[in-house]
Amino acid sequence: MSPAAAAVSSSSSSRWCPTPEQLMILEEMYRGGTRTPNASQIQQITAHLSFYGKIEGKNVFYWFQNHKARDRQKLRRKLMSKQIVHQQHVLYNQQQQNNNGLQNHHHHHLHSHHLLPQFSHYTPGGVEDASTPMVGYSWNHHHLPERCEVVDDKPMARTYGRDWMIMLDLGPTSPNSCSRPLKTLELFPVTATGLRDTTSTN
Amino acid sequence: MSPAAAAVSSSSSSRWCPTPEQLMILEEMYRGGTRTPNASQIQQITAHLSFYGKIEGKNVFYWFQNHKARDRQKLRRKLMSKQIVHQQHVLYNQQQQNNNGLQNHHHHHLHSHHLLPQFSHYTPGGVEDASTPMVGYSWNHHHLPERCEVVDDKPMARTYGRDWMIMLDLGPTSPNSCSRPLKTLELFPVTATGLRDTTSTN
DNA sequence: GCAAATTAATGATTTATTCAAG
DNA sequence: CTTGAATAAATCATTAATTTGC
Repeated sequence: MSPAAAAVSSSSSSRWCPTPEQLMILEEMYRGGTRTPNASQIQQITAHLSFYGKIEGKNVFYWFQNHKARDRQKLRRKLMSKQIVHQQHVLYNQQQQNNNGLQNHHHHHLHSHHLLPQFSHYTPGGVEDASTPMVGYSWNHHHLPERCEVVDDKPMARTYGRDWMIMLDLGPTSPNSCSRPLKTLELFPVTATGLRDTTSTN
Repeated sequence: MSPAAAAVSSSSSSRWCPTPEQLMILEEMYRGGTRTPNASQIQQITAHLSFYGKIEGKNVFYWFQNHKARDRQKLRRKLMSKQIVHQQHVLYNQQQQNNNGLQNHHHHHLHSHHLLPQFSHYTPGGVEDASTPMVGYSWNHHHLPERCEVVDDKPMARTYGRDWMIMLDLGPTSPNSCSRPLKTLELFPVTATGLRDTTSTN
């Protein structure tokens, strides 16, 4: 198994394949608390990881996105199983009561969304992220705040998880100059015959 | 932090405010069939619209995204109301039958997911898009294929709805050179003290 | 041992939902 | 309330593990 052969040239795989070092670093950062790096952070991470192999900014972006999501998913599944156990327990008790012939009318107001966090469109009325603290686990408070140099913890306007694609946008928004729509715009029918829906090709 | 550096003058609004001309053009294109423009298309559109006012690529991206989504949402609501009417009709009939004392056991196999497309996590096991056809209404077949000139309907590798942010990425992935992690990487503890989760600032 | 077939992981996109400015 | 902006969930698609018959 020598997949690394011809790493650069042929078989440019259609998707990024992280090297062990890259993966290690990413996981280390994730473990350290990084979850949704912003534009500049992604830039730095990408530059750093590019030392160990081919990588792009979007790879870093997607990696954190997926890792966070699947972590949550894992936790959710765990919770769900616990809740199912609880539910079964409750059902068992109810059945026992039925068998004992006790007909009290309390039934505890067990809302279904408490028993089935399967979807849980994140905390319906709360701030998102926190990924886990809503569950009651700690984890969000051991993020090694040592070396609290000013770094870039400042608000920085908005964090804009995806603005890195904006920052890198070659300025179409130049407020001055750009007097004309350039030459490529002549290709623009505006009646939109050419720009078909790209999703139709999926 | 005055995001756009007071581009025009004062009140650098924190979010893009489309001019009437821009809106007109966008809606025209949408009406023409454009739904998920790819990178180069967004570039061209942005360049074109920048003639009428300040605009960025992400604005175009988000505009199509939101417009498409809210169109679907509108349709879904319409459908839902129709379905609710149908449901009420069915319930009414059932009640009538009950009132009439007729106890036939047919009840028509009315699956709940046909009666309650409220969430409709799109067809659970099917191909996505088509937005609504799972309900049984047409709608996905009247997409004005008129003027089917060859234009650029070609596969174009993959359409990649969001790769425009990749194309613009300044090459961190240069396979050669880039022998060192650059100087900015010294700021990288990898132990992730500085790169806190940016969502915590939201 | 070793490919073809199958399944599990995970990178990449699209869609749904939510937040917040005006 | 409308809608730009952002994020999370669901899904698609490709690659790596793993199994299976030979």
